[in-house]
Amino acid sequence: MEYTVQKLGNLAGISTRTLRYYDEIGLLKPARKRSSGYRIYGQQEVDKLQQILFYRELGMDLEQIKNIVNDPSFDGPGALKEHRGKLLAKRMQLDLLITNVEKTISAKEGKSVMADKEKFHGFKQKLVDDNERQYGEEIRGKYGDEVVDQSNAKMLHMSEEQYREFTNLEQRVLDSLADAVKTEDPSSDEAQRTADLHRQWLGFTWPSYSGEAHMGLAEMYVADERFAVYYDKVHPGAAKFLRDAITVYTEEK
Amino acid sequence: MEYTVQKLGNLAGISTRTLRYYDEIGLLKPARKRSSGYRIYGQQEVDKLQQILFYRELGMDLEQIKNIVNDPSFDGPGALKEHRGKLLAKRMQLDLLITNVEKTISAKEGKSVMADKEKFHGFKQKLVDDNERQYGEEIRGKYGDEVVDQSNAKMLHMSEEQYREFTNLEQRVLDSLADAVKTEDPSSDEAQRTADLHRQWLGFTWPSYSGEAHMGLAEMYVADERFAVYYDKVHPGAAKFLRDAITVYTEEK
DNA sequence: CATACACCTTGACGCAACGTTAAGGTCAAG
DNA sequence: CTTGACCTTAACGTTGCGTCAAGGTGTATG
Repeated sequence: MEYTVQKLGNLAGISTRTLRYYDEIGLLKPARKRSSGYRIYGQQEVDKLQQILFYRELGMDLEQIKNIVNDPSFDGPGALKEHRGKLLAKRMQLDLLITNVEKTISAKEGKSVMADKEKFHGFKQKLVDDNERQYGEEIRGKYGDEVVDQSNAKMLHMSEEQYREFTNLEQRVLDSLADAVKTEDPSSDEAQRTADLHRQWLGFTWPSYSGEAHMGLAEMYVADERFAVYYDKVHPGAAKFLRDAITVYTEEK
Repeated sequence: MEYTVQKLGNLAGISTRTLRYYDEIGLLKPARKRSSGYRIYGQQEVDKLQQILFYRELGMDLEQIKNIVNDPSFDGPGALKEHRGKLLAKRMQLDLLITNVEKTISAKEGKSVMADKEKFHGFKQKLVDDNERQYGEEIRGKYGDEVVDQSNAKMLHMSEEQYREFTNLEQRVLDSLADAVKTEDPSSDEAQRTADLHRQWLGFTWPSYSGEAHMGLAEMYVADERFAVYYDKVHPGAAKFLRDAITVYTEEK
């Protein structure tokens, strides 16, 4: 069976423009072209397009997809895991945004214009502080703060005591990680203890635990620079080490 | 105090390009320009920039922000709520994607190439089906299915039996909650039984129990729409009712 | 065979929010 | 007067197409 752009487009539920674009960027080239220049696609192209659309539905960008479908030796699962890490990072971002938006909404409803002033007052103060220090450099620290704020926000409904336990555990994860890194072995006792502490720490904020989710989060620590930096400040490469340790940890269960 | 682009950029932690761009699109114009063409910003502009950056951090697009900061009569809270709606929708989308990516990963790890064929076979079949029917229409039904798949996949890594117990208990919590809500009294027997079931349900995923944590989680059910929606589908206001019930439950211990 | 009409082609601009050169003026210090 | 830091406008690049525009092709019908 042979298809022109429109036929294939209808079959796959995409526009002809999309097909031409895929041709243009070398993602999916037609089997051949007629003398008139018409693109003709065959069965192989249909199959390939299915793969492309499949990965596209997973939200991967076309460049990545090109690698996967054009090169059979390419590390598809690896790319997928990396992709998952990015998605998880995005979701954290979103959660953070939503939390802040909701805080803003309730603040506004509470005090209307007054709330405005207060909020911006705090914000402005922060700007001024940043200005009075040397500009730049401490950007990383700022990121760290945001992460902390985020955690705080999520914990907003925790008791004081719980919160102390929580931060305490967080510190123990970092300390343990510092020790574990030295072993250079993600399956070492220290590393596994770290992974376990990390799991406990998760328990504070996650309504349910799954090894898969735990691993996904660990990948995010590597994929998202904010987290990578947070753990790497313990030791260069600590984020990756933690991920590897958690990988071992979850696989052994 | 007067600022040039760079000074203001440093103050606010943004690039000079961004400031020029904001000028270009009429979002933030400098107080004046010197004869040389240099942009000069004053205190008012600093204040306005703060507002802009504040809303930007909430993920709003510049067009929306322009409305809010340039027109005091504009419905800011309304825009925020609409924005929140968009963010929540995005998160659902993301959750769907993540679920699908994880399904794909575990399928790949299971059967490698074979899994590939099956998956694409199903996908291809779908394409053909869609083609043979009138294109389009049943999109809503498809969404529903995916949401269901998502829930299942989240639990995917429990043992079969565990999973059955777990979902069973989950259902009992919901059933019990439905009854309890009718009493309109969080301290009623039914409500307290619900709280207790919920506690048991927690036992599946939490390494240890504490009343404080239990209450914290209950608060989250109200604060986080994902959970609120989940419980409210039993009955409007069920999430809040559950929280109140748990509050009583933990305080009586 | 002519004509209409659906379908094909290659450009090329537009979108969001800037990053990034490029080419060239301006300002304060030495 | 000369540096060198800082400013300007202009314009392309990014991602994945949607949307014209101008013009060639295929085929069914009068």
